Amino acid sequence: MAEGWAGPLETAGVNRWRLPRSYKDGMNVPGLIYADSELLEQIRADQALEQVANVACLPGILGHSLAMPDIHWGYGFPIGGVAATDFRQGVLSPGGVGFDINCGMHLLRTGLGLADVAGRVGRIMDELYASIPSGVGVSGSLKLSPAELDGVLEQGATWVARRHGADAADLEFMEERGRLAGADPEKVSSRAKKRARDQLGTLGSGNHFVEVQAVEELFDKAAAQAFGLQEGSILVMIHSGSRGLGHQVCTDYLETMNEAIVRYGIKLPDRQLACAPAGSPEGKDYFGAMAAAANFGWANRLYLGHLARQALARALGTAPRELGVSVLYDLGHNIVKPEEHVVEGKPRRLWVHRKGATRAFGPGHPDLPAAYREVGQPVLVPGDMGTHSYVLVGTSAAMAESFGSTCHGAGRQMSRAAAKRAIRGEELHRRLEGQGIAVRAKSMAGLAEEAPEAYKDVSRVVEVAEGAGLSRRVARLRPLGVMKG
DNA sequence: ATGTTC
Repeated sequence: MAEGWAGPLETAGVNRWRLPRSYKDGMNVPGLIYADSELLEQIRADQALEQVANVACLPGILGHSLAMPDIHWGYGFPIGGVAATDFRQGVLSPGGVGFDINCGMHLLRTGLGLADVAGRVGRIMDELYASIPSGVGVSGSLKLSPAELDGVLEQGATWVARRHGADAADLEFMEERGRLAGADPEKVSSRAKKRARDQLGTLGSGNHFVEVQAVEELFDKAAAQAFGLQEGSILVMIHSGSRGLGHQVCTDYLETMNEAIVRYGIKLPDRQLACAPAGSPEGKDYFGAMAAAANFGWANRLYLGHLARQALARALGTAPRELGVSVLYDLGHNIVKPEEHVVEGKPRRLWVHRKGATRAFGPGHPDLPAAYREVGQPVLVPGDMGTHSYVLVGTSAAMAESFGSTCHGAGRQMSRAAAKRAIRGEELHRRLEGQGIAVRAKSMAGLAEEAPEAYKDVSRVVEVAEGAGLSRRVARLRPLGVMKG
């Protein structure tokens, strides 16, 4: 496997390290890594920081090539990286978004407390497992016609709200209202569309999950109140993305970009950073297709939430609307979007690539729903099975130095292959049940890959992000039931 | 992440 990374880092403040431009020929900006010394040691175990230096070589990159505390090695760009490029002179890169376009989080709050679900979590998990298709390559109950699929790709979550009666008010609590402008279904290949037509409302596999959680501890009372969180509140957290469609869009455009770098004479330290100028035909086409896949991701998560509400109601023998379920927030962590940020004192339009990183807009941002605007944007950070997840809130400091971004999860410390060798799924299943967590999993091998010990400590990651000022903890959530693909 | 190696 990969050797450790031994390159130079300079301390740059609390939980911050600078990777100087002098490290590598071609770096246009320095790297900036958010970590404490213990996380840094884990980060140095793979080549993620070499990838941070490589990303710094992208044409038109501005500020820093950023590394969140949960960074690890990925395809070309690290997972846990943020790269902003100039709106006109900069590039768009599929590797800076990742294969699962708009993979992200959907968090539902309920009117239920711990007492309401006591002794009934197993039944809830059974209903969730029965009604939400999961696993690799599975089909959902919907089969979309070409026109319907184009509707999803253009309108995202709005299409689901219109078509299936999901609460339109929920759209207000989704990043971009669940619909990214600029989506162009014509730029999505027929192969990608074929993979998508029966996958709306499916969970997928790998680290995708549905969890029933309870609020265990509040850290920020004002933000918790704004987000409607109380100790003991029951939540449903969904982690999923754009399924086979996003994967195919990424694959298709990596090929396009490999030709584009030759056509435009773009020099890169790693072919996996393949990209094209944002204003070029290739760049525009990628954005149109990426936005369409992102919209499929938002539609998918809203529909999964709709299925989860119905499952919860069935399990508890009540009507869905009596459960008091509403979307707390929904946002992606694999996406590139046009945003405005202040760079060297001046507001600028940028392309912000977040790959395994979460938008964390601070208080007062006009894109936030009115109910949250004073406190800042909710940030949803899943931990791993058997530990915790967190709700964080974005900060002004994040706006000032990380293009409004923070961490997205615990971050792997063991490869999937290594986890499968070291851990037996059945044993893990028993261990989690022994801890009082109801587990429903399609694949025992898949469960083993997602074992808690395969991940870093999410509590440390969110504390380091908070120490650096990128986000603050609002609530720690404890899993009661876990469903995995 | 992924019709888990088009």
